[in-house]
Amino acid sequence: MALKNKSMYAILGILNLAPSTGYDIKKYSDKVLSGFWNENFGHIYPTLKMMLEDGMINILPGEINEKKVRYAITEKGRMEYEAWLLEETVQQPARSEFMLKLLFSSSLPREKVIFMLEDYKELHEKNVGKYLEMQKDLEQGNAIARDRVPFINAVLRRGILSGEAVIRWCDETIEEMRRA
Amino acid sequence: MALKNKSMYAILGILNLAPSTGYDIKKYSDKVLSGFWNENFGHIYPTLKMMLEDGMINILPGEINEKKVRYAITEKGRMEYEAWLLEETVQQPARSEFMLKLLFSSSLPREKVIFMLEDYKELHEKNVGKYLEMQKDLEQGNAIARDRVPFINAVLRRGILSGEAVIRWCDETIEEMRRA
DNA sequence: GGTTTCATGTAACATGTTACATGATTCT
DNA sequence: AGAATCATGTAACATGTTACATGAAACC
Repeated sequence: MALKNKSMYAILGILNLAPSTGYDIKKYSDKVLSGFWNENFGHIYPTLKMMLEDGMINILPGEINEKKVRYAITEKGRMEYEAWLLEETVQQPARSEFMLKLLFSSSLPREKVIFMLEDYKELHEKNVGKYLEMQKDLEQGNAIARDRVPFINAVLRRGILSGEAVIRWCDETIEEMRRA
Repeated sequence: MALKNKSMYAILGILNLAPSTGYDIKKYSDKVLSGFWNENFGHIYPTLKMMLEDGMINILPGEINEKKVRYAITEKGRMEYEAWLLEETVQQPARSEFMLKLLFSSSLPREKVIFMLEDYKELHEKNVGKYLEMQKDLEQGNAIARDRVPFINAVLRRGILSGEAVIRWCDETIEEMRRA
């Protein structure tokens, strides 16, 4: 078998919920996974092609629109996917340009640093707001399998708690910058 | 000028503190920047070469060991670096394989999910421990410019607060998984 | 009739990782 | 003497992003 990139698993996970087109996968990724995952077309389409060749997925026949290609996970794909779920996850190194900059900002005027932090805080406030919205939507229970709810909620809670921690850190650091 | 990758700025930031070899840069990156940044040799050496050609850095002459090449930031490099510090930071999309897996884990046995979360919690406990250690070292004030201390401290505080938030989230989610 | 969304895909570019090769120096 | 660390670098591979091209269908 060819390469096993992480995008493949994201795609298998999405197709395991429902057969989808490449476009659907992108939409799901942008809407639901954004915050901790991202995909782009330049990656999705070639990966789908490769997965099709490997027999992980197949094409569902006969849509209204001939241009539309809807893929479904195969038995082989599901096995690969479930093996991945059970694998140990090695954590990959993060890259935060913001933190890199901040570490090196001792020569900047303090006002500039404070401005950077306020901006960053605002961004995270917006994120937390989005997660809270999504949590409300989830409570209304829109056509989502009941057994998946605790998992979606866990992901949203993570976004909220982490975001709030960053906001508190921003406040604290802004204070510190004003004093120092 | 050629490309302006982010590694270049990390390297400029390090060289702005003190002239260093490629090896030193890697060490600094692993020790101080790890947690929010990473570099590897396969990237550092070619980038140094490119930066030398662009006149961002130069080679300090006459080391004891001829094999050792020590680079210093030039005036041009410093200007480029300071412009970067002032630039707005666009946040790049994160990719957390752990969160992706968790979202898709509704079919797994609950014990397996709890085990995953406990593992993840332990990892973050270790991280927080490391940051606390580094904070202690910082208080002892080992040859670090006084004006940089608040910035290093801010970075460490971020690591601690974020880590603690993740740990709390793990506890909460483990509880939730036991109940659901 | 015009704008937005749906839909697929490629090419060029940019970035990042791993394995390998080589050898000196320092520590135990 | 042997192991660990210092030190540089390349090649192959893997991954990821952006811009472009194309056009249908749905919405207003």
